[in-house]
Amino acid sequence: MSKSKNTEQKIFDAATELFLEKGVDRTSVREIAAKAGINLALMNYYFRSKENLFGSIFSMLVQKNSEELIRILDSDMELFEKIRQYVGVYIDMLSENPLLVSFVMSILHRSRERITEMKVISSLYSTDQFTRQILDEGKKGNIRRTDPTQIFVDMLSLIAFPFAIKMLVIDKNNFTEEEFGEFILERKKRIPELLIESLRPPR
Amino acid sequence: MSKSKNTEQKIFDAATELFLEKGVDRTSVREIAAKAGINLALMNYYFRSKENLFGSIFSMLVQKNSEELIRILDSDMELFEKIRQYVGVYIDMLSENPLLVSFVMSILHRSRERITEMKVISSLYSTDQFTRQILDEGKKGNIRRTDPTQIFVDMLSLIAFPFAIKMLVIDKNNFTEEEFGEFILERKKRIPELLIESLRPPR
DNA sequence: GTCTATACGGCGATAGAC
DNA sequence: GTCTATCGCCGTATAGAC
Repeated sequence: MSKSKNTEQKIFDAATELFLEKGVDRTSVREIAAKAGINLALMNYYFRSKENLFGSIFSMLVQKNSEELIRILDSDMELFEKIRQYVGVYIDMLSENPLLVSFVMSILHRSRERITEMKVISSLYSTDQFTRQILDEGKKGNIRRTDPTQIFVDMLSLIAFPFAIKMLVIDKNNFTEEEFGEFILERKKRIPELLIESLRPPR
Repeated sequence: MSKSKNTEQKIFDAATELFLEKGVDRTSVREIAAKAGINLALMNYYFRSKENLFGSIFSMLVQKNSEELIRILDSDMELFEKIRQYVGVYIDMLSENPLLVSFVMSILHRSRERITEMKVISSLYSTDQFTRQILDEGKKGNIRRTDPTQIFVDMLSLIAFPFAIKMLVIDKNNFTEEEFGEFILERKKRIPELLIESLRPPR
């Protein structure tokens, strides 16, 4: 194993941590170099620029975390079971990396210029199969609401938003980190219930 | 009317627009001065620093937009009607200023150091009366779910998150701005329905 | 109050020695 | 590959003329 690979990885890891923690704009390349324990110039030797480094990290994060979600969405699982699994896996993923929501959010905010990353995020939500499934169940009269986009946005909102306002929830309720964790854990049951109830037709 | 008041206001307005559009960190003071059509030095004459200017703007935005929401939440309106009104007013407000969610989100992300602004946001959500109401209705067996924090987070998530991922929704569905507006308009009916259905006990 | 001019430090990036 | 040194630029802030 060459030493170069180690250095590149050290830069990559340090930058990932800092970008997630403080945001890209508030992280300087000097800070990254310091945290990685390497010289500033090496930053530009391995990655051409800060922006380029950011691009690599962002792609990695999305790819790493989206694979399983896409697999669930694209499967031919029964609709309600699919919702249960999707919510569960998504929440587990965000629980392990709670900063991801804010990070993606901030990218989304500044990405009217740079479309590249948007494409990556969009790929996260390959909803074709899910959409077909909703429309199909709708036609059969098995569900009560049939707008796929609305349903998907409901689901995403209920899953992700609480992580974006984590500090607010903690502050407002005097939660410890653990209590916030329990709060989120409850939502793993709650969100599928809410969604399925909103779809299930009256008996 | 003194000319100074005009200048201060011009700086304030230009900065507000830029902060909302590009985020605080990606907006330079030179840019603000240029947009306001004034000299750079005046920026520091009226507001001591960029950070200070940001503080003023942030407080203004929160205060301006939270008053009516707090009034609704604190009123003794019947619970379901309160939910309908809160959702409606909140969505109208965000529709008029869609960038507000991303803006607040980014502040939340970088505010582990500066608690000042958190306090302002927290005041936005004075949920005491709402909480009491939920617990009360719960005791009477009038509602099926009784965790006030969960209910409030559900509501906020369904209202605000779609604005944070606006560009994604537009991109994914090939929406025009108008179509996104209609999409959001539908949610003014949809969200209260979802929430109330999730609370209403089975007959 | 408004302007010009400028100081200062930190930034991203690179040239060039080793 | 890794380092030192340095570039030019930008954001912040202030001094001082008008």
